[in-house]
Amino acid sequence: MADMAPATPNNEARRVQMLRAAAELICERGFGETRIADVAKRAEASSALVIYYFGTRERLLVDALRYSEQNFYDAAEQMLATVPSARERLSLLVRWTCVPENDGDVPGAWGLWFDLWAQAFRHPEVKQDRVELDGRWRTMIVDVVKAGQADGDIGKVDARAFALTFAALLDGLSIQVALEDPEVDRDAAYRIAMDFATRELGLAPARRKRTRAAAGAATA
Amino acid sequence: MADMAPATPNNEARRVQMLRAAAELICERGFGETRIADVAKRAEASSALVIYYFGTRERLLVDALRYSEQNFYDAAEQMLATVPSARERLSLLVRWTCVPENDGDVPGAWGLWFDLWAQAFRHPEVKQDRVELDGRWRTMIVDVVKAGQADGDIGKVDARAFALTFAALLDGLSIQVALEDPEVDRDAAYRIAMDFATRELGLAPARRKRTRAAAGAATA
DNA sequence: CACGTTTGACTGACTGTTCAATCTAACGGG
DNA sequence: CCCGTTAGATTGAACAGTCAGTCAAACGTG
Repeated sequence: MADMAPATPNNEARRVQMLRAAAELICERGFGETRIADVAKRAEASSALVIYYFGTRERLLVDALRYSEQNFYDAAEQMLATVPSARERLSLLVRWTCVPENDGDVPGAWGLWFDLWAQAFRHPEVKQDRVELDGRWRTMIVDVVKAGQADGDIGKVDARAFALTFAALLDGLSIQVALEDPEVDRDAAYRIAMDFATRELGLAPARRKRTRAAAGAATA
Repeated sequence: MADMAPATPNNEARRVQMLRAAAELICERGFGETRIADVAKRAEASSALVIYYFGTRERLLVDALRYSEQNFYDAAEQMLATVPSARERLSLLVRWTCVPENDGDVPGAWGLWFDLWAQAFRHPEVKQDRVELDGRWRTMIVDVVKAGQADGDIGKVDARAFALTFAALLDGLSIQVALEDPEVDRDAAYRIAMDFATRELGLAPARRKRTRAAAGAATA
């Protein structure tokens, strides 16, 4: 496996190019079916170069997974900042996980999560990452709740406890949606999640009858 | 790939032996890292024989996944029948998913679920299976709720809606537990799930202060 | 014998990784 | 401004190991 080239500001562009390509491929074909040659082709490089940068296939794919996860949460955090009301922010969170509006930046699609989990289950390095990222995710939820409470939109509840439950619920719903469960499609998932939050947080109910998921997609 | 030997009552024992072996291996090493030779060794057979029965590696592994899933739900259904009270039955359901008491029959462990999901995401055949099994799972929940309502233990709620949410919640929690989230271990997951059910169903709270997960593990 | 089962040995293809060689660009002194 | 040097980037081709799947032969039992 030799020594892979260290990450420098110069090669970072290439690196990212490869990580993205890898993430895409993993998403399409799955972790186990993603070949170095494919990644190389999509990143417009040679197989040898890919190894030159990542040293090993495993590292490449695992790094790609972690990279995607990172971006997914980073983007979510950024998005959140642009939305004012508690309900809208909750709505954004829910849509972010259950209604994949392709952000163009990262293929935050579902195949990635499944493979990420499968990898994390064994690879302690990935497991560690995931735990930290998930912590951040929960913190985001907590912050939304607390902000909502400060504004008087949300009643008195244990924000942390809510976050734990809500995060788990979102994960579970996203699975159903990703696996095309006939009873739990995007809309249903959105509704279930928002109903839960509404009930649990003592949130003012949705203003209009716009329970359809796509409602108010664009916030700008 | 030729023609695989058809399933007959005779060879079923061998078949199952291989399916179990495969499931174990998948659980330990992951779908992508499970070699035919390994399965063969664990099943005390030759690689050629494995192919003789399943025709192809993919079929073997996928069948193993489906087999495990089946058993998981079958066993759960059977277990449920032995428990009387609504709360106890809910508790069993929760423990069944979040607190793996190794049943010895199938390695119902989590690595399997992750790989199952990852496979289902692409393989429509697996996807179909999963949807059906999940339907059964929800029906189990619905039945528990309705029985509880008949007994007066559970208030007036939409059983189906509850089942959808609860199932998703359980999936999400099981992920955290499987991935060793420091904030959501077995006990915490159990508590979260049961609290949710209690709240949501208007269930009488746990009799004693035995919130610890292991409480009342053995039902017999 | 016939038929389902079982196997060891084989292979053919795939693919991760190595390697030696080229290419590019920056650098620095003359 | 030129050119020798250097370090990183890049590649095509070769290597080596792995492993799914084939095959023909043996086994054993009804």
